[in-house]
Amino acid sequence: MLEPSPNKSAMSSPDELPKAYKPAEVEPVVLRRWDESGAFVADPAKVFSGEREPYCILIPPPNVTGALHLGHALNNTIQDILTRSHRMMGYETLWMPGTDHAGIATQAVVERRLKREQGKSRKDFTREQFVALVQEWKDEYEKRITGQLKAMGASCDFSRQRFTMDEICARAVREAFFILFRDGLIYRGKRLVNWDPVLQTAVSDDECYDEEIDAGFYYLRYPLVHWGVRDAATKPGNKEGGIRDAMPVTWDELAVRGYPGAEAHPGEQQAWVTVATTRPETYLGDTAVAVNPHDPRAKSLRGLWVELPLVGRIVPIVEDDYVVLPAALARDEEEKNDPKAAYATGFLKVTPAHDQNDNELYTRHKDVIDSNSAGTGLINVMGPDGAISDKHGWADVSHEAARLFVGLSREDARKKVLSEFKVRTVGDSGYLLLEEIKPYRHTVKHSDRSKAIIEPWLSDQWFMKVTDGRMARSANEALVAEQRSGGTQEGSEGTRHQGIKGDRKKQQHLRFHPARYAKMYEQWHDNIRDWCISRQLWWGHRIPVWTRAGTSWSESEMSEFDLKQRFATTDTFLESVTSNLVLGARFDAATGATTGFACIAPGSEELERRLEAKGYKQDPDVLDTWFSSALWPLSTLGWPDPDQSPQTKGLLGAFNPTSVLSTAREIITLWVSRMVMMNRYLLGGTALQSSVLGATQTALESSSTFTALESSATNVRNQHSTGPVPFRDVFIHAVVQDGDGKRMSKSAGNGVDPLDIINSHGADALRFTLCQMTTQTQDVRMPVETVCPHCAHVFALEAKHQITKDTKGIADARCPECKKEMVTSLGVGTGQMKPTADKPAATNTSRKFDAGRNFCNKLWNAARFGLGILGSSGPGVTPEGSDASTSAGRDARSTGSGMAKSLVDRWMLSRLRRSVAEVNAALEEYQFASYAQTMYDLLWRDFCDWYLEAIKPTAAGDAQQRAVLAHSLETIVRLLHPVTPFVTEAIWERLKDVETAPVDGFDLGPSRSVEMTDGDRRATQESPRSLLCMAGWPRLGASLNDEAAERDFARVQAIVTMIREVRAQHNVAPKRRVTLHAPSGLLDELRASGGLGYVELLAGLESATEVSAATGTACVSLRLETYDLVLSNLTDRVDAGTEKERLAKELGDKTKAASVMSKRLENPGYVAKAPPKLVEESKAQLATLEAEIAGLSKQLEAMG
RNA sequence: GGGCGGGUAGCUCAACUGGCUAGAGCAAUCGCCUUACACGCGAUAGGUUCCGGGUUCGAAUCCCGGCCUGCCCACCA
Repeated sequence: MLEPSPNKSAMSSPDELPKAYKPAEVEPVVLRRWDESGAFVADPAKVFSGEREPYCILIPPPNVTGALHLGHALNNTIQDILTRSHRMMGYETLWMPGTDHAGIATQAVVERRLKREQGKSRKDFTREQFVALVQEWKDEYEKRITGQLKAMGASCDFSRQRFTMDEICARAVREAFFILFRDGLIYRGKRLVNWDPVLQTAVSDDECYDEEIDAGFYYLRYPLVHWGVRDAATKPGNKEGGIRDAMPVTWDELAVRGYPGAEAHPGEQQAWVTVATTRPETYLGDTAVAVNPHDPRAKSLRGLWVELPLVGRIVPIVEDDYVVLPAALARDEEEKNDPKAAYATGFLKVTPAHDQNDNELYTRHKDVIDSNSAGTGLINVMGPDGAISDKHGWADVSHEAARLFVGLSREDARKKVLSEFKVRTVGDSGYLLLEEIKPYRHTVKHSDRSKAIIEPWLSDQWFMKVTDGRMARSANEALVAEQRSGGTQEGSEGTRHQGIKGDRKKQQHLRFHPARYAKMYEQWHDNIRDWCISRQLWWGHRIPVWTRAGTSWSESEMSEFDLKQRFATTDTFLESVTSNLVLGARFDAATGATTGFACIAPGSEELERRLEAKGYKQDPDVLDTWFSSALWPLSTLGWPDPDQSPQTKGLLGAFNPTSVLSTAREIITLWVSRMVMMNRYLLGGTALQSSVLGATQTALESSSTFTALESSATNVRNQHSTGPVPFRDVFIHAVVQDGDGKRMSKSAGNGVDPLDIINSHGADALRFTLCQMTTQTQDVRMPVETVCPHCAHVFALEAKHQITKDTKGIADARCPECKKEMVTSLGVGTGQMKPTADKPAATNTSRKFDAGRNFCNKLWNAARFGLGILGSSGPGVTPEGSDASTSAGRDARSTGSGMAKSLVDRWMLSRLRRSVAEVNAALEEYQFASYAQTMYDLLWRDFCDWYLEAIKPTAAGDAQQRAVLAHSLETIVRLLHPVTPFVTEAIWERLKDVETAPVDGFDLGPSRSVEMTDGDRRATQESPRSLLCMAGWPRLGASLNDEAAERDFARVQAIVTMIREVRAQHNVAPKRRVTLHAPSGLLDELRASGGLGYVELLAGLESATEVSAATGTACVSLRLETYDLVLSNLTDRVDAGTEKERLAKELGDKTKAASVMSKRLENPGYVAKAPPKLVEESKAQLATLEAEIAGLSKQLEAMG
């Protein structure tokens, strides 16, 4: 490999251009030139001055948990294609790079490494020490990720690279938290979360996995009771008041009430209901029993209560549709087929503190359930370790229950409950409390990190109120009208037809590509729940709230902070609000404790010190990693104060809203939605800004009731004006899967490092192939193979060597060729594998990338050839007259003056123009595969196969043709630059200096004509002309469109192909010249269009003459449309058998086609109803086919 | 359970709102080191478009039903 040096040319001198494109020699040189030019540094001033329109993409920040894989490579290729093409189109472009701290994921990989390498856990370090260790990991992988991006050719503005936990992002997080908190959109609440009792932290749904376990369905009998108040004057639920008695309900009484089945227990004193549960231990926290209102038993139970055995709590019976009816009571097939119907009893124990559904049921029947003997419907009977505890909200614990259960683990508690229920009876009835146990297999949520069973646990967490209209509704309103389901039909029709070509770059709404994802986005917001934003971790943004237990704010403290006003929101008691401080108190109904708190805006360190001096401590929790991700379009651009840092100066105003977000579909909910909500809210007119705030306080002071306060606050919220969307288009790209259809990801262990592909195939090949694969479908398959590090043998790795959830470790593999051992590189990025000298790391590859490599090589050689011709006769216009040695030159229309272009030149220009239009359309619609396909056809099929072959004899002597050649090559190179930036940049280095005559209709952009201003020089002396990445995007005028040339050349191609077929069939040596005999009509036509010479050249003809009686030796007859042709001098002796076979096949094909056509025309419906144009076409085709068939049969007959 | 994709040549994928004999690349076969490229050139073969109905002059495309496969969301007393 050549040593890259700044002055070294990426492309050697023309005579010594290597035959094959060698990416490893070119890429480092080109990279260095880009880097030094500062070409990718955005200048917001250009946007403000109106000189350029902005175009901005924010990279979806990859997690610093590991290195990038091909999924990232795909997304980054897309973003770079968009960025580079728009840069060339003249937009001021900013592609913002960055990485994500990825909270729990990163903390977990670092913890895992510590455990493995040092046998230590996080608790062996102080928080500061541990965070420093994670920081080291982050630095390492951030560097690696940046290196990968650069190697791929990503034209990011690396001078502005962000990290979600750097200072600029941290400021945005603090500011956003403060505003949202102040405006009542963040609250502290006791909610059910996914609790990991081992790690003792809340985890999100995507940090859990489901696993089926064998368990049981348990049937518990709860005695029915009357629960009355003796003193009628006292309200139920009032603890001090009435004396209440629980009296058993008898079966006889139930029978009187009409309870079906009660007759079966005549004379028995204690009636009961049976609940079915998989979690008997949670019965300690039951606060109700639910029954379906359609259950025939429901009516007769009204007014009755249930007494929890041992616990003694009296709980109400509520009626709710949610309860599944047992199969015997099912009202229709659907209910009957509900798998739960087989297990249901019709009675459901309601445990709102330990089950999500019960919790929801509780909120529906809050008033009734809260009237139980505990006075609250929410009773938490577990501690953070999952053990039964009476310290977390279980106030009415009985002596019996405390003695038996408190202190037991979840598992032991279940056993204990069952053993007790097995020996105790329902009242004195003689029936056991435990009716039955049925075996049951079901899926249970487990924590990804600790593998422990997740406990839905009631804990104090911070929530973001995304259910608020300012969030969820606002996010749906951001959708462009035609993608909203609620939009009127008329409106959407209208916009679809005229709108699509409108200036999308300026649209104020969000548009998904493909459109179907808008639905997913919308449905998410329709069913959204408040977002738990706190995590009990060390790696992340600390929550900027300081608390002190057991106190509210004293008057003296209030005055110390110069705060006088008080008002409330629904969720917390805010005692005062200023521009940088929110003080308040919170009363916890469960524990009766009050907590004073303060939320502090960024940049108020003095306040923090004063609070801490008073004993206030910052909340130890950190924010969910998606909180900072949600602010990405704001934080990276410098919000709230872009001018504070030179890196972000002016960015927010110039580039938000950004142009497009390219991302994967699974984070539409986690990320896209939240960015939209944050951007719209935080860039909108903030509700409680000082002026509005004043008005609010006035309103509040005059209000006397809490309801009035609340409605005032609502009014204020409704005044909030909505900000812009963070991006106008959202492109959802395909997911890269491996050869077995499994999603490619680091954790799945089948990720491929793009650097492996860059090493084996080159960055451009990687990019071209990925671009080609990016269809509108939702998945793409990428079969992965392993390269042996010893012998470079390529083989498919067996599944057992891949890292999976089960193997979880280093997977050794053995090369089937040299039998030596290696560790597969899969998963190296996560630090799970350690290559050694004996067992080096294997790399990966995929044959898919051969296509990209071949394409780049083709371009390289086409350029090499083109440059050879263009350089050979020196610069400038060479006078005509040089000897055109074949008839192609003679036939060309240009007969010396150089004014008229030859057929093939006109054809090439027309094809170029069409291709530019196709590429533009593909980019506009995010059809990347179509972009690649267009360029493949243009370069390979049109330019190389036909154009270059056709001009070989003439180009050297035809200045005008050389001009067309130069313009064609340049257009292709420019069009391809966004996809294959390295090879095109290398070619450009030589191509840019080629001078030719102008070609009318070309506008290759400012680089050819525009004078540079000083500002254009960016950081260096590079002129825009000197780098392709800063050159203009081709614009080809309508005058280049030439249908006649396309038609005429298509005929040339048809004849040439036909002759080649015959030659191949008869095994004619390529060098042998044959003679074509054709009717004068055809020859005249070809001559007139200027195509005859190309036929001769490309079909390997000695000459083309009129059909004559004596056609010479070795003749073969051909049939083209209505013309009979003869090829002579084909071989020394034509094999009659081969020829007959050929003709017969030809005849068969034509006959088949003709019968399809005639059948179609015989159909009266077709002639009557199909568009006349189609019918005419069919008729013409049939006529041609019939003529050919006639000719062929005649020829076949003649042969005997 | 709800929603969304996909099923087309041996493999990976195309085919715009229904309309040329359903197309490419790879692999296969045949012939070529033709003076840009063997990472190449020329040619050949290969498809009952998952199955069954329907609408239509006409269906890979639209509708209904089924099978297979992938993803997202919810649920899992």
